[in-house]
Amino acid sequence: MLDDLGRSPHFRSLPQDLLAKVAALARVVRYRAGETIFSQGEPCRAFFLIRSGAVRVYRLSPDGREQALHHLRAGHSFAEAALLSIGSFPAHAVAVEKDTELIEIEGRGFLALFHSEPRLASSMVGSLSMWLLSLVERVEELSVASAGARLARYLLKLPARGAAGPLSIELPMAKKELAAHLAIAPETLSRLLRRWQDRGIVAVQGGSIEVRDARVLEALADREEDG
Amino acid sequence: MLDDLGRSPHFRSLPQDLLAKVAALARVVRYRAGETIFSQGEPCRAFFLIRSGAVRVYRLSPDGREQALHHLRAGHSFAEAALLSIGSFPAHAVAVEKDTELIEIEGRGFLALFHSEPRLASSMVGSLSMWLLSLVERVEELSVASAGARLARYLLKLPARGAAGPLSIELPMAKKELAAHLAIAPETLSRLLRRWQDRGIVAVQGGSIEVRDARVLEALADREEDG
DNA sequence: CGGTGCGTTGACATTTCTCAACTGTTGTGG
DNA sequence: CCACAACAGTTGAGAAATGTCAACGCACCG
Repeated sequence: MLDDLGRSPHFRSLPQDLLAKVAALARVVRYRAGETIFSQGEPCRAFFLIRSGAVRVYRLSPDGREQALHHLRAGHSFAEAALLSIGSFPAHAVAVEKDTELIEIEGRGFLALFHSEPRLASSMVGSLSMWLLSLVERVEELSVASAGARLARYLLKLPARGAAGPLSIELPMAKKELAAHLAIAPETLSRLLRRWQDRGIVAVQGGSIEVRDARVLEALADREEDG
Repeated sequence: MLDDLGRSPHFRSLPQDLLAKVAALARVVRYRAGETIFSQGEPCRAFFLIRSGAVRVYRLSPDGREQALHHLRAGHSFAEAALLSIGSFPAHAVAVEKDTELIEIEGRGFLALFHSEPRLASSMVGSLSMWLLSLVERVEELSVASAGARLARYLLKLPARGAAGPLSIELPMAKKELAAHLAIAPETLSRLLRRWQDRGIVAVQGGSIEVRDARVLEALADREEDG
């Protein structure tokens, strides 16, 4: 577990002795697919680091609709900002894959350690700032980019196999969830992929997407109008 | 200037000696309305605290359109996350009011101080986290809420005079800028206010808005459909 | 004054959502 | 091993929200 913690961006630069103190507050908890990790409004009993599996963080709007905020995988952490500021969870979190293993770092103890060990803060500021910038990016994206542009940007950010010609991409989540992440209706996602496939820009095979013309895709990502 | 710094959420909990070290890196710079503070992509020479006036932070999308990210007023700070992570400005910033006074905290020196003084990090983590949560809020808003709901939420968050009956609100920026902030077209903003005025929910007089029926406005803020 | 730019209004185009139906897959219990 | 339920995904038709374009009044500033 020390290894897992040491690999997290938050703790990467932490000296061993301090890392051990953090580890003393941590335990591994395993979740089943669909199982709730925490609910919006609850006091922040811990923050979390994903060891394996995947987690969806979402909010419920007053009229009951669900908005995906993050889709996180192994190596990511979440709820640290909530713990360090307001002290209660501002969203819901559920495991989306079976055998999702989380490292839970106990909140109260961590806060105490955090206040007595300023080095802990220094090590976390960089990664928190980074996350902040990525959110700024996302705000911009949601504001100006059309559904098509958001999808194109998303696909281009995904790790791809095949350097030269067609790139091979695996969607890291179900299309329905991807649609939620991009803030579009599942039907719209389906139609976009269909249209692009008809134009020979991509080839879709379930969750596998082959990018046949990265140029055009990049153009779609850049202009606000729909593809 | 020590006072200004000490009032900032970032430095509120800082001991005097350390505050003085930060102050030694700071200088006050005055900007005229419309003057550029920094541009996207530049190395992060400093971060900023607003002493008076107002600042607009925005990005330019590849096709030249402008997306407002923040509209900040006295007491707010900006560009700290950029300095602490990527080291270059991820957006443009301009002063929007004449006599906008900024406290500029020199970047290189601050980073050095930051690394030698862990207490600095502890004092900033809380406010960074807070900001992070507000961005999460904004992502959610942009994703699920209609234009009308976003406007209603915005109005309700603004400080208002008049406790009991009709609330009196002053828009802190021009309607055109407000539209950009809400990610809607200026025409849509105009039409929404018109419609609400016709229904007796608000009374608009230039930049002054009187909320005549807060109940209805709150309902509009909660449902995703348009008012 | 005359210009510059904001705010408003109207007409129209477009994107995206909603609703509904249908298909295919997956997992479960008999 | 099959039948069935549940659900993701697709497709179509129509509706709704919002953007675009254009014209105009109006205030502010030189």
